[in-house]
Amino acid sequence: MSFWLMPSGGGAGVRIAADLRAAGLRPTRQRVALGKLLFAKGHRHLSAEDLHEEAQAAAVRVSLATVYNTLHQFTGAGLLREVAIDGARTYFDTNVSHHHHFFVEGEGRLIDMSDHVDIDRLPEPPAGMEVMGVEVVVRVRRKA
Amino acid sequence: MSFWLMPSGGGAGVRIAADLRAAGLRPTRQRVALGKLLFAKGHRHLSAEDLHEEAQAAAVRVSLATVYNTLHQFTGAGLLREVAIDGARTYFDTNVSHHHHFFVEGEGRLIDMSDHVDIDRLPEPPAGMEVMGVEVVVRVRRKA
DNA sequence: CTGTGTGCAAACTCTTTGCATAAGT
DNA sequence: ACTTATGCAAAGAGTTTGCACACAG
Repeated sequence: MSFWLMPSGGGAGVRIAADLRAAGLRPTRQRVALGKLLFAKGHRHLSAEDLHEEAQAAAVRVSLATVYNTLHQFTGAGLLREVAIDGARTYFDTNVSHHHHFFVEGEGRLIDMSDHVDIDRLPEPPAGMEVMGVEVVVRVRRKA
Repeated sequence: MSFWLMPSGGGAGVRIAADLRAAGLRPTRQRVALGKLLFAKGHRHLSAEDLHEEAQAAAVRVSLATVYNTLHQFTGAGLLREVAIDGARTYFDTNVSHHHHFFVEGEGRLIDMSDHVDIDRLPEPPAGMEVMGVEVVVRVRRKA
């Protein structure tokens, strides 16, 4: 009955449904569909609006509110990483592993830094604080 | 007699007026007043709203729109540095020198990293791109 | 069935803008 | 005077929320 689980042959739907279940999220039609859009094509950086547009293009009926909810739920489940860069848009990165980004000014685009960045002598955090993460953003601009 | 130089005692007003003039900005009442609030007390991180509140507390009549304008003009003049961290608020840092930040989650507060951070092996930017700057944000949280 | 998820539209926050008035030089 | 800056209120972008209906378990 669940042809929607893997209509296009990848098995991604099944995996996603299982992942969602493991995260305590019901694998609803919308969440599975968004999950497939997100995880089917390698690592991506999307805003909520991007994903909403993709969903519409893929004939998936989802409201923007649900896209936001879903992105945050996926983030909470560790399936996505939230990247806040330029104060305007929030990006969601399907690459959850530890890495950093180039941010292309003027295009509002993120590019994964595949080489890793070594940071020496990272200062001690202020007293009473614990480090949650280190984010390095290299701002780049297209050469004239 | 020198009290005629500065009505409220400091020389900051004079300095700020000169800096503004040098930057091609007319030293208006509002800009000088905001400049004094910004630069009188060492390095600070403020949002537009923060500065607007301070101005009101200091009985300086300025609209929020003017605060925004002024902050951006000061940034353009190199008097401030804009720091976009958490996607919500934009902070303006009176410390223009090259340094990085701790961002205190839950408090939306920035702390200067006084030690500097050495970054080795910073990857080459993507083809056709030039590096505009490197930003390191260490996210910290108050220990439970 | 029961409770969680979804959709819609309205609310909300932060920021920018347009235009008449005020102020600097 | 001439030009630029300011204030106000309204618009704008991105995101969140409240509530009735729909759907998964």
